[in-house]
Amino acid sequence: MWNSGEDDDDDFQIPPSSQLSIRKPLQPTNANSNNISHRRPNKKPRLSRYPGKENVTPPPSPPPESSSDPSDEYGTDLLCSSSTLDCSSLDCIPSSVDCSIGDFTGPICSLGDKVDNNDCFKANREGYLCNSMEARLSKSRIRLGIDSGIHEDDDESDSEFDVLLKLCSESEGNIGGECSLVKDDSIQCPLCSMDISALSEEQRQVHTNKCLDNSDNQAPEQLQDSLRKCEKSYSLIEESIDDPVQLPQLVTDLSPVLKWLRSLGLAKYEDVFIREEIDWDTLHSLTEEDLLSIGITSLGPRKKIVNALSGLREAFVSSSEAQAQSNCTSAHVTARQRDKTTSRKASEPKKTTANKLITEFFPGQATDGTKIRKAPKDPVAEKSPPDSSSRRAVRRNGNNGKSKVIPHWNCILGTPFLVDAFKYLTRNCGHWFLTHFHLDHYQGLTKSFNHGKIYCSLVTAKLVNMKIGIPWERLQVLELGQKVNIAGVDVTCFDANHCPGSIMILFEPANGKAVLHTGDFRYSEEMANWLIGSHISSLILDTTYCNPQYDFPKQEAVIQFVVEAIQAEAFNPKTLFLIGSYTIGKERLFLEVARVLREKIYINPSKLKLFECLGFSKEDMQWFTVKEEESHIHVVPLWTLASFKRLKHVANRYTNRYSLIVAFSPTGWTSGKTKKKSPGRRFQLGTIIRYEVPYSEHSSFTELKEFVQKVSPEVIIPSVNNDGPDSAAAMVSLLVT
DNA sequence: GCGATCAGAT
DNA sequence: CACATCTGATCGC
Repeated sequence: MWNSGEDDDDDFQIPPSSQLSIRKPLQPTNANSNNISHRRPNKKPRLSRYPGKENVTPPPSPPPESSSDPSDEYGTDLLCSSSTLDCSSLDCIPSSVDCSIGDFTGPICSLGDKVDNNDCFKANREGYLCNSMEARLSKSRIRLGIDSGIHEDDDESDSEFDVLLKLCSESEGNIGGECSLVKDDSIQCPLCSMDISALSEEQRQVHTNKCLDNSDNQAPEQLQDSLRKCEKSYSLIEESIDDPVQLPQLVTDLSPVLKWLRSLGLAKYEDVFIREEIDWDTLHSLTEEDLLSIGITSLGPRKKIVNALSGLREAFVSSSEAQAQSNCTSAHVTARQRDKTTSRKASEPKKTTANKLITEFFPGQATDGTKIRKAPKDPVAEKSPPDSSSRRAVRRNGNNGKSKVIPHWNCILGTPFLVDAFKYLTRNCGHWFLTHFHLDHYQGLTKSFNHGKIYCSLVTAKLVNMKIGIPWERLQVLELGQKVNIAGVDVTCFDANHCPGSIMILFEPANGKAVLHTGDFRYSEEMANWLIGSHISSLILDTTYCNPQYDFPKQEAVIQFVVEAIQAEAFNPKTLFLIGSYTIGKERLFLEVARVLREKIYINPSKLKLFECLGFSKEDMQWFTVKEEESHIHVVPLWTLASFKRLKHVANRYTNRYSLIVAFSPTGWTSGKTKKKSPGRRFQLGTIIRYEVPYSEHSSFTELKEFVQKVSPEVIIPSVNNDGPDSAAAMVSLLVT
């Protein structure tokens, strides 16, 4: 089972001294009690968790944008776009005002709708998993060189070709696909079966090469059989290849593979594929590991191939299914053979075009899990060339790609409201709620939005106005803790403790069935207090970490870990500390670091401007500087810390000033799966140290459970399905046990 | 040409 | 693994 999480602070650990060149071990206690402003004080109303949130007075308009560099040295986008912040017309809803808007045309989503939960979730979140190469590949890990199909009918475990391929993959260092046959302790030439055990590696190569040279006419039956099999396998492909590639004499026809490689713009790896004799069938079973082992060491090309391969496999599966449903009954063709044939037809490259989207090679494979493929039967579309992309299919539906099924978690039952659903813009809704300003929640929202009003917190409204250019007339600010009536529905929002401006929203429609939408949230004890007296019928819950394996420390413990790690290393003035952050999010981490260490923290000018807009207090703002030289603690985008390669890039820029880099990646995933709960994991490459610290702005499983028990809803609707809707449902059920 | 959108990558 | 984001390709105005 999972840890209760109540002992978070007790099991806090400092970084091992051996890892941090600490001069003196630090105590995990409140040794710095005079500085521990990050410790949560006695319970008190916490509406101002993020500064400025409680301040509903519109800030003065900033001066017009001056010309500015589009990014800082860490690659951060300039936050303030050409649209200037103008809060002068900011429209806060007084709690007593009825905000009904006339364009409501009725409920948009109700339980009665024929919307399958699974489809909703697939359409929205599962794409991540769908696109996860590792997840897909792990299901079909097959050893390099052993084709899963060709020998399906063979009773012998080691058919000739099988052995041949196996040996080719085993004979490391053999250039050109030379083979040696290993059975028991003796080594035979695969071509003439002569025992060549006594020969040196070099001599064996010479021998087999000789045999190869003669193989056209003199190859032993063993090899000839193999060759015949291969030729048979590829005969279908050959028909469509207009420019067969000249291949080495040995074994299979690799031309489809080479064609395919070229179509990916990876012709430079032809040699590798030829050398490894990777044929079309073997290709399907390659894993990323295999690619690495055969010498494709560059990440980009490797990923590209892995991606394309998963497309191939999908094509294989779908065509197999299609074939199974057809009336094709060939007495002498096995089902497996049919599948293989179909798969080749479906997935073989037809055109050689560099830089085409992978989807263009595999038509009909919608990758986003939506119902797009069930588009109306359009004979033209059906006859469209195989390289038409799935995206084009989206556009063909004539609704600008927005006619997707709206997931349940975006709909508020009994109301005409949608939450975080800008991907599904529809005229049927005039009331759009935005829980917080993170891309995956406001995706689809553009400055041309004209579908009604957007309801959100003041901070979010400012960001939406500043970053997207939504005019203030379209924005309605919701004050924390104040009930307002919108279109006949009582609406109250609360601090979601996720990122600045994040809110959870309580909807109380006239039917008495209250819905609480948490948005993304990190549980805090006072949340339950806010909801006292409200009977929650449906709880739309942020289930990002809804799995017992995710149990991470309180933010305070992680902050202290970071603080102490920095303290331990700070004696070296040539150390640069990097802390990762998003556009918004993780602010508390580095603000507390600054407060506790009483050191300014460098942020880029655009982030400073953002913080000013968010309404950070003067007291808070004093801890930030935009002058690099004033601080050796820098806030950088999280993805800058994602790889040592990027960190190395940073290091190179500061060669003269810093000799050591210590980076902190705050992410909740640090404590997932097999990882035990700990305040940080440490990685080091030379003079670069990277900590993954479990600083999460989502609730842990323990916290979710506590929250659900206190809210005690009748129904829970998960908003995130990391492992698919079924799994999400199963995990949610754990919350109430 | 540019904004919107999407898939894929990090 | 992918919290949230960036990048490049494509489409439509």
